[in-house]
Amino acid sequence: MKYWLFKSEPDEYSIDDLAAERGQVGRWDGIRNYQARNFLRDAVEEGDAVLYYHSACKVPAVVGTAEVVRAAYADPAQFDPECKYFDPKASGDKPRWYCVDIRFASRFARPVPLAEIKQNPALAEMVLVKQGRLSIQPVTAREWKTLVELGEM
DNA sequence: GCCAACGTTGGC
DNA sequence: GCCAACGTTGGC
Repeated sequence: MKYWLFKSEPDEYSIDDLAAERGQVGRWDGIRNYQARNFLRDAVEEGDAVLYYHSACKVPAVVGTAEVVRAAYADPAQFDPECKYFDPKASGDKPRWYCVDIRFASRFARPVPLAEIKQNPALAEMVLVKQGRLSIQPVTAREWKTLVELGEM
């Protein structure tokens, strides 16, 4: 099992939106960045654990956890001309974009802000700190443990 | 709203 | 097959 961090803009799809889904399972779609797609398509597997991160908001922070319940499949939104995620260069036999399904697992007692993560020596090597602008990224087991502990405080 | 970092694209 | 241009992302 591997660990990941997924970013979402809370105005678009917050952890509360995920928790409110039927069965608390939601489709993680709309990924239109190639680096993020490559992780999603090639490496994210059913059963993997996810840190849920709120981005592009007042206080960017890790806010909870989720679990991958379905590995990558073609993102249906790319084929829908009515959808803002429509991609005219994608076709049914050659999909360009992928999505996964995740299930809500937990909401942190206390969100862990990016500013705090940056200051924590144990988390200084996180991709989140090293490279911005990546909405799907790997997390080590140690980083996962540290963040979950911080979120429970 | 600026702009930097990244992978991909596509003209040559 | 090089590499400049492009689209996306997201903290500030």
